[in-house]
Amino acid sequence: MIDLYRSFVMMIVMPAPIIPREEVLDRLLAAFREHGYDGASISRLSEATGLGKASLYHHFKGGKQEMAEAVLIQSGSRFSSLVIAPLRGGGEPRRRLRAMTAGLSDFYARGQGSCLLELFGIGAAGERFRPRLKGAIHRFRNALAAVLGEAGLDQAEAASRAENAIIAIQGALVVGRATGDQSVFRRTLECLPDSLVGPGQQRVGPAEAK
Amino acid sequence: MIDLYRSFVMMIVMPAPIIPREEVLDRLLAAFREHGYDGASISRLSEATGLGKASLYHHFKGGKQEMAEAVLIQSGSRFSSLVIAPLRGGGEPRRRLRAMTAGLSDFYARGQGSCLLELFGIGAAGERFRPRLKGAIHRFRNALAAVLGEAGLDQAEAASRAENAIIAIQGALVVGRATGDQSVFRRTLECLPDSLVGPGQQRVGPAEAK
DNA sequence: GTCTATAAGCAGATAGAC
DNA sequence: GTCTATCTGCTTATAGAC
Repeated sequence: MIDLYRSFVMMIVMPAPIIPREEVLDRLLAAFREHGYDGASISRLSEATGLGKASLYHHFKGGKQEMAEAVLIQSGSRFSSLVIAPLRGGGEPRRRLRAMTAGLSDFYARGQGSCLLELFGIGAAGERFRPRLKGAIHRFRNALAAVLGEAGLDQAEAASRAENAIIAIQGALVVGRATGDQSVFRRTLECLPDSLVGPGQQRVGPAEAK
Repeated sequence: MIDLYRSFVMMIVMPAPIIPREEVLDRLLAAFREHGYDGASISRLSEATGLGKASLYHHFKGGKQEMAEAVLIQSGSRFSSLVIAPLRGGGEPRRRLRAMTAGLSDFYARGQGSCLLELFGIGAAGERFRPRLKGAIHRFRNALAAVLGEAGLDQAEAASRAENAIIAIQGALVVGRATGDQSVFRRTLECLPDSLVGPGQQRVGPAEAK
């Protein structure tokens, strides 16, 4: 009887928030970023989203794995619009590269958001999500190399520099997080455009066409 | 009575392996690398070392945290001898840089060993281990910058390039792990020496003296 | 679509025999 | 210094009311 009363009250005073799915995914991502995949327990994810555990399972029947997958899908499309799309847009190459770095800054919350490879590429999560992450890296690399090609670099050089840029971005996120210094990421982004289309062979390696 | 018998047999047929502490730490590190800090349960660590759970707690009274700390301390001293020491040794700067990259290749098992920042910089582990990781990065950066200074670069430029090198190394590990491509790490190491002491301003940023 | 309550099992950690 | 056995709490996941 008392249970009945409580349920009744709850339905009146808490009229089912129903926050949009996008918002739920944002909060899940935030929780994953803070605790890592393994460290983000269902309880924490429940807290982070404001949804009860059972509600989470209602939306993501596959449990935590499905939550992470949904988060990755959303992140992927956000990455596409913030980072890849500006690369594909018209205009001067260097200008497109600047648009890309601006998008990267947004996507990674100016360096505060840790790199997704770090979060979902390790341990239990790794096996499952690595193909998706690998695909994203590949798309990024190709889009970036295409711009560098338009800027006049030969194909091998463009591919090599694109790869190095991705390495620098991910490295800056990891190092910045470890040192608690956001400026590492900011500086890395600032130098990218000039470094990418600039003269000389920086970080040139025997690029393997893949 | 049957328990008594079993214990007796065990003491005879399994005469306390007593593997050296160094070996135990190596196996713990391997387990942490495979599963991440949170994902490496005591059961798994027990399996990995061949020691029973209670034995692990006998050696590391602080539990998993102390195991990780011991692993980090061992890794730190190994990093010092494999990577930092070659930088401090005499000889031509470029030669010392080559010795460093050789040491890095060893330390990271030619790219297979994931970066420790990734393993111990996230989630529950993060708060505890970040100071240690931060210190290691700092020492590495200083040792590297000193060599670049001897090679003729001014202080700001040396500091900037040293930082970029560390970023590239960590980034290559992360990207290489995500893509399952070890060659990323190898290529990055190969290019480092030339890229570090070479001409031109690559990846030059407003280096902040810290 | 949200909740409460609960199941089943694994986590980290300890007691105590030998 | 190793083990077996065990404890407590938290984990993922589900059942079922509303």
